Amino acid sequence: MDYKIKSRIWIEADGNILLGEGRVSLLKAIAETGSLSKAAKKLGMSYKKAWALIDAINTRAAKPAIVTNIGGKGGGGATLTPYGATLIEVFEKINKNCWRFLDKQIKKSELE
Amino acid sequence: MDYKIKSRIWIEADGNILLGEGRVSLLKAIAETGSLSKAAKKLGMSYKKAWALIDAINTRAAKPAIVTNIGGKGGGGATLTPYGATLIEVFEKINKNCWRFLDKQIKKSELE
DNA sequence: TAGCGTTATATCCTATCAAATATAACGCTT
DNA sequence: AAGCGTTATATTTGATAGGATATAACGCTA
Repeated sequence: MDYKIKSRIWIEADGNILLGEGRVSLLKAIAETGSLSKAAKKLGMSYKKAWALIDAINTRAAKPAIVTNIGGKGGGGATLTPYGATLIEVFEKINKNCWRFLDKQIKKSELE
Repeated sequence: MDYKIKSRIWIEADGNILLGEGRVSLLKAIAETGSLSKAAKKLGMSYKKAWALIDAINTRAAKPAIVTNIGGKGGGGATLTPYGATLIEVFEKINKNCWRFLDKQIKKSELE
């Protein structure tokens, strides 16, 4: 039998979810498109959900990860802050390290 | 800000979930009670869900983890196999190791 | 000042998952 | 042979999360 081990990690602040894989994807899509609505469409996600996620991230993080603007050039938009970029970087690094670690663990276990 | 990192791991066989935290809890409850229905009640889970989980585990694992009996002494029952005990042991060990690993990682990251 | 594309927000609607319920089948016990 | 408590299974019901839709507010642009 060929067993594989999978994982999901997330960061919590005060017992509330701050950042997981889905939220990181959203942050990256916003960084690429400069817009919350375009990022949502790109990911096949409703605007409502995307907005709720960003709101949760911003209210729970030590500093905002996304800055939004209503009106103005192009109608407005959303941009990733340097702090948001740091969050992405840290999350993805730890996530990859976790995968490697677990692969070693399952091999060491010698399950049949 | 006090960030914590959380994780869930699970084992897959042929792309299907074989074992996760909830299923391990169920296996342990069956080992303690000797009965699928009692284990379900103990965990506040419906019998239907418990049965479906055990069925999924048994059909996907290399060998059965639980043996069930209809009728007979006490009406029947369910018992954990030695292979099932091994699965629990391996899962819980890797899970604990994963927690320790991630704690180190988040401290090393020095997120603020 | 009118128009635009965006964020922000409320309301309604629907699809999906799980709980609840009912019932059959089974084999030891007495 | 009747009874018991269990596994196994189908069907109905209910709750909840998310999608769809509509609309207001906003500030630059032209």
